[in-house]
Amino acid sequence: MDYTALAALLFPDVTDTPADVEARYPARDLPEGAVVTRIGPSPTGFVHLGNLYNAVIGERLAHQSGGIIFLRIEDTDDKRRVEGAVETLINAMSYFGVRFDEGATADGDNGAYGPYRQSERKAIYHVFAKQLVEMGKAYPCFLTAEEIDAIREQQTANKENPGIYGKYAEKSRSLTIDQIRSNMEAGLPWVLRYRGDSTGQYICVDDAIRGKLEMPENDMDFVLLKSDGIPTYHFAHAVDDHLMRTTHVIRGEEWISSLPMHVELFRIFGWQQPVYCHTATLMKLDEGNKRKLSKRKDPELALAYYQQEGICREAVWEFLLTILNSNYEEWRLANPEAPYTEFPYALDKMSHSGALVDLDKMRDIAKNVISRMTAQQVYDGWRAWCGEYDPEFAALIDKYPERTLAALNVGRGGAKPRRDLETWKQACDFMRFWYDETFTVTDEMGVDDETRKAFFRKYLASYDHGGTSDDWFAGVKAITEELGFAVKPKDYKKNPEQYKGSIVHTTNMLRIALTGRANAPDIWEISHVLGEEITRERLSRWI
RNA sequence: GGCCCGUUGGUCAAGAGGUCAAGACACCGCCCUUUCACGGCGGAAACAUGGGUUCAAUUCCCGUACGGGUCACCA
Repeated sequence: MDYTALAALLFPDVTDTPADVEARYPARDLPEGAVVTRIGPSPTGFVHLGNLYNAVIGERLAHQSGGIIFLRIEDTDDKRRVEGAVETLINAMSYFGVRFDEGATADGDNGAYGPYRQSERKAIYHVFAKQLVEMGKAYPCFLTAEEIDAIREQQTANKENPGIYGKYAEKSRSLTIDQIRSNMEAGLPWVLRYRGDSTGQYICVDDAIRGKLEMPENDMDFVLLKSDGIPTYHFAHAVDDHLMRTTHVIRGEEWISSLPMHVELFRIFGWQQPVYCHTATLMKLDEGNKRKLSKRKDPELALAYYQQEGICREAVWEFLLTILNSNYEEWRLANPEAPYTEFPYALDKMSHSGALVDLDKMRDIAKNVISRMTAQQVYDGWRAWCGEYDPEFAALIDKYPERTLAALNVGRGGAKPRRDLETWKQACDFMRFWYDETFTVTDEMGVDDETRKAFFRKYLASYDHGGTSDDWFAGVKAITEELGFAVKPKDYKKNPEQYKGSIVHTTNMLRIALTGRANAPDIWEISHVLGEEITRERLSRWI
């Protein structure tokens, strides 16, 4: 077989040589040890936590080492392409703070190693496909879907491994160049297959996360180019990550089993194999069993879920970091104020097994993250979220910007900051009492009407808005005592029959009158942010 | 089914041939407290399993079980 002639027959339009292409994508000029990585999502319109998970690893690895991370759109499957998916993806990534140094953007490409959309790289793939044909390592295959099905059936019946390999590839492999030419002239569709002449031996492939993996060599005549001339993932991965000078391939563990194909491609081309990092799958506990998160059943798999819930991006990052790197929490405890970008991320600390997504943990992290922020930061983050997801609340914030900022400052800072806010969505609920428009009373005061009225009458009569917190509290104590309540909760606890209740009950009345519920920050501070007028108005409703 | 990966408390996890087997979240109790929250103290709670190797194994090896992945002209 004259492979050069076959290559010319198959790829009449290819004029570039591999060397031409190589010359266009020279080695990157980066410091020693710089990591170049990428995320390569396929634009299906669904962005899931796993995308972010891998992006977080890539981002940290790259930016920690003076390297770069780029975004490559893996849109080689026409059937799954969804309109607007690329924008959705880019928005989600930027919402969660992943900065790409180059790659696909909302309006075109940015960077010297593009195009960054695989659908636009067909000519490049064909150069290398042609080279493989010339080397005798690839051949056209005219097998129809029916023929392949028949082969698979036979293989299952014989308990053999399914696929096109060895004797099952004979029919296609042995086609003469004349037969191929006449098939092509007859317009028969063909795919380009790799000639998997393996010896079946085991090879070691390095995986940065798991160490050395031992796997059988590739013996499959896998597809390089589909009948539309677009490459499969395997071929595109090898060509792209070589030309784009990727040093670390970060992807889910579902790719481990195709590693032998990838390793073989890098070897046959004589390319430097990237470092592979196969990450564990995110799991979920379901009826006592761990299982892979499912798109259909688990809303928390979608990144959009976290956006909608208003879990701030630092919290999602920190959560991911805690499951990605075992010593992250330790580091956070030791460095409570440091930004997460200062955490030295290490691949060898990665977990091998699938982590469960624990929403409780994420919420706890989110509370901590928000409690560490300044009031202004909370304001900005919350306002931005409302702008997108709760326009009514956004309008309220805009109507009372000063009050909102002051309100967010209550209980903030100091050694023991309050942790009232966990998500932006929850903030809309928690902050309701600061605005007359959303203020409602939900909790019970738990005292009889007479006592209540007496209390508020006395309170309002002696209320001095200008006093200090201590003055105010002295006044509360006085009224508490007058009405027969214990000033010290302990006294009441010891002799409950001697009192109507304790100061816990009286302050609770105030709290509920002012905020509508029993869980709220300091009463004195609240009334001073609300102002005398609103304070008096809310209290007088109870007389 | 073949091949591959994995298995420490409810969850995330540290750990190493000899430890009383860390820590965090969640849970429970107590304390502090003008509510809630915070904080403090304490509690319950784990090395899947059977064989080896070894003076010693949860840690190394083999098998089993269980969970997961993959076997496409999808990525």
